[in-house]
Amino acid sequence: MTLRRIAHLDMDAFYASVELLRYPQLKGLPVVIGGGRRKIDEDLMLGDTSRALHEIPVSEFPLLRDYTGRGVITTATYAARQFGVGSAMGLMKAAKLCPQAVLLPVDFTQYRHYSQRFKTIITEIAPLMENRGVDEVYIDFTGVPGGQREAGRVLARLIQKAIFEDTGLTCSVGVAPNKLLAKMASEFNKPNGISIVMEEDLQPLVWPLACRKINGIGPKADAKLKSHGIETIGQLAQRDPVWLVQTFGNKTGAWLHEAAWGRDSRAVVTESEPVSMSRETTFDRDLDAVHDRAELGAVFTRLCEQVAADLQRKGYVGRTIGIKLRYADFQIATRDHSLPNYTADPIEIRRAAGLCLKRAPLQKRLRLLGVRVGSLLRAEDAKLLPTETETPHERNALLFPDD
DNA sequence: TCTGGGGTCCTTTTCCTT
DNA sequence: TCTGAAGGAAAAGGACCC
Repeated sequence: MTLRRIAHLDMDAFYASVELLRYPQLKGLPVVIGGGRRKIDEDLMLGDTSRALHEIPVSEFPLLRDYTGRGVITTATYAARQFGVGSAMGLMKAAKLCPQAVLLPVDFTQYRHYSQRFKTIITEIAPLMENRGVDEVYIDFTGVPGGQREAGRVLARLIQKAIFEDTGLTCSVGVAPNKLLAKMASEFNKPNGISIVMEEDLQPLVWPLACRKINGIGPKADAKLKSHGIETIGQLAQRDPVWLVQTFGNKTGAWLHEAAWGRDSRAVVTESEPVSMSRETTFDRDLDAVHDRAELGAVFTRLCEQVAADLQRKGYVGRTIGIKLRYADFQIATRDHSLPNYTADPIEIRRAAGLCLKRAPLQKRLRLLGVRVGSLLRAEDAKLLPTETETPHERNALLFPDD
């Protein structure tokens, strides 16, 4: 009999580990990744391009204490965390806690490169893989030769070994009957661990955990659960599903009940189409719609150009153009506008986004501006669509010129 | 001294049509 | 022309995730 065996693989401290591969001299030191968009290698190699990255002396790296400006920590090494700094903390606050920490900028090009590498290795071993961002995947072990041995442990070990040999990076794997439990399991034994969860492990292993450990229960849902005296997954499982539906709504209520009982039938999805693409930016200082009009306009146009370039490079067009504003008080407003036709043209996007901006309140100072294009379609599929001005007859004439 | 950027999905509200 | 119900699409907002 073959059991459904789903793995969740999570790279250990991915960004920091990639940086340490490039700069091994920083091993053991407090390092914080985040903040500005400077090109660090060039800064560091100024005046001496002959030396390798690993030869740059530690004393030449930029320090947190020298940083000024906005930004948050994306991730921090264990050595830095001991000072109380961690993800999502403002850099200015972190600089007070650990001024001597090395500050590296986020380098997505590098992370994507390593991401590609470890994912390629996985699919060579187990082809049914679902992407969950740069550093996480689900893998369906069910039909893979050897995927059932020791309930998946043997295959998990093989994948870990292959990834480490190729990249020098470690990861943690959880194997369980479904995605929900596999995701939880991958956290049980970090770093570089494997944990196996079987159906019968639900009560002893999962029920004592906080509800927050369920992927999909965030701070808001957790607070609401707590307000009803529900702290653990086990307590959630004991609640009447009818009460859950009444309290949390149809969909969420039913889902909470299923999740608490470890049930999840979602398949591992190997490919998916993007739904939207966007670009947004936080200003160095809050801008005023009237006073800083020129600056705002320039940023706005640039965001439209960037999102248009993203669409074109990836071969998509979209017809719902939207903007996002974050005010100085952190309130968010969005506006969008659907066009009659699909586009990836920066001018058209800019025009539609401009209409959206006109409908948004602009009294308060702005902290962030974003531009989004949704209702996406592959560019080649869009060519087959009728345009506004085409009659069905004209359309047929275009598609079937011989008729 | 606050709090990034790029996404997905869901719910509620609003608007339009019948 | 008004009123109301019903339903769908689009818009707006929010929660969540990496």
